[in-house]
Amino acid sequence: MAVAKTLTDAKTKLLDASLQVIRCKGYAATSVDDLCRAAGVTKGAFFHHFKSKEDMAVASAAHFGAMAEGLFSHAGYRDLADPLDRLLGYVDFRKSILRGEVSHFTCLLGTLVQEAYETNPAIRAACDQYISAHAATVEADIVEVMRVRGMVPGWTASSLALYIQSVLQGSFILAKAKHGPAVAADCIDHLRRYLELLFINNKGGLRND
Amino acid sequence: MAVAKTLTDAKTKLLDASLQVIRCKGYAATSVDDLCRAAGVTKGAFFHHFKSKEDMAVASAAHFGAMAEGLFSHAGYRDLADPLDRLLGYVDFRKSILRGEVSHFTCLLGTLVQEAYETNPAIRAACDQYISAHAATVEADIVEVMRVRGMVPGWTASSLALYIQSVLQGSFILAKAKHGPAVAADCIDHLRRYLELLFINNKGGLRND
DNA sequence: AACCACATACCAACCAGTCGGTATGCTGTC
DNA sequence: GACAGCATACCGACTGGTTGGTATGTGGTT
Repeated sequence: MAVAKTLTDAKTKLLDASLQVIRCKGYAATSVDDLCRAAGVTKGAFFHHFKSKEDMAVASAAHFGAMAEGLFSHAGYRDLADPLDRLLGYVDFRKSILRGEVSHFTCLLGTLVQEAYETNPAIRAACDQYISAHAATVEADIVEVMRVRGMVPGWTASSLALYIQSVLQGSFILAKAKHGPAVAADCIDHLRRYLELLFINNKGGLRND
Repeated sequence: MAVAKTLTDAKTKLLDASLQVIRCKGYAATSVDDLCRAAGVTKGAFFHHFKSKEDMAVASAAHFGAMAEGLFSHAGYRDLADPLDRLLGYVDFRKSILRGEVSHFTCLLGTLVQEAYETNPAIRAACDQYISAHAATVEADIVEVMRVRGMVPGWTASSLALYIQSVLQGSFILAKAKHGPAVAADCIDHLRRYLELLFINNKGGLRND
């Protein structure tokens, strides 16, 4: 009859805290002590679970990826039958979660990779992996839209999925610069308009540029 | 007949060096000693010209803004008569400069603001200022396109100009994640397609969504 | 008694920023 | 045109605090 000693263990508390602290201060400016303080654990616990700060950042990226995967896979728009409704539903959902503090709705992976892409190959690879995995879920719906409509456009589903991510990542940067979500919401409106033009208003259907 | 003692003074060497070093390693991970080493000056010179590391970052943002202003105001597409040609010329130019090392074509302002938006108000404000100033130059051409075509769309020139910046900033993040400019070029292709759909292919012309 | 999950104490390296000092101008006065 | 008076530009050793990381201890579970 093992009773849980703590409600959550130190590793989970550190990973949860890292999402907030790193998104707020950035990776390099976040010290191990900052993380421990935010998580309410000691430095001993930190280095018991992670062999270095870098190792922790890689785990944090994975933790964020898992959280995002859960968030999007259980969102309501996923149940829509039409793939275009799912794609536009994704964009609308991304817009709807732009609320509150900037550090609460921005992407840890984008933040991390900006700081670590040249100096820290392991972190860069982890960010690439989880960003690409997320883009792949969007790509699947795009492929389906194209198939249903018999489209053979001058662009690939993969490139459009990455484009969507680039708009989102860029909108987070502008939200940080302007200290609020309004500008990001406007960007997502333009993104939605592009998708509508590509898949709805563009009567020609087949293009070859 | 005063002969220049040095070809460039310490302040200019520090500002030039900061563009490369900060874009490569990030702001927090760049030490004052890193900057001095890269610029070939001493720490004494650094603190003679800048009262703190933060003060230097603000100056660096201004230096980057001035460099960009020079680059874009003298680019060939500026001489085109048609505002839509200038707008698309801008996008094509942004694509054409995606060459070589990632740290050479990415935006210092986007990098800086990601790290400093919560912790450093002065840096955040400087980044916002120079990003917005650049977007305003693009907005001027958009306004002109709309005027020439008598468009009254459901979006503003300002929001479209910021959207263009968000795509560019986001494409830099993906370029960092994937360690090369190819993905960024693909994003700019999608951006160009959106502008073409808005201003050329969208025969309706006037929309109100 | 072995092991796991942490806690405490500590360290060497590094950090931003300081300070006393030097070299080299400029500017006004005689 | 010589020289005082002062500002600007720069040097590099130094400091106190912080950093990532380590070594060792401890209490509960098996």
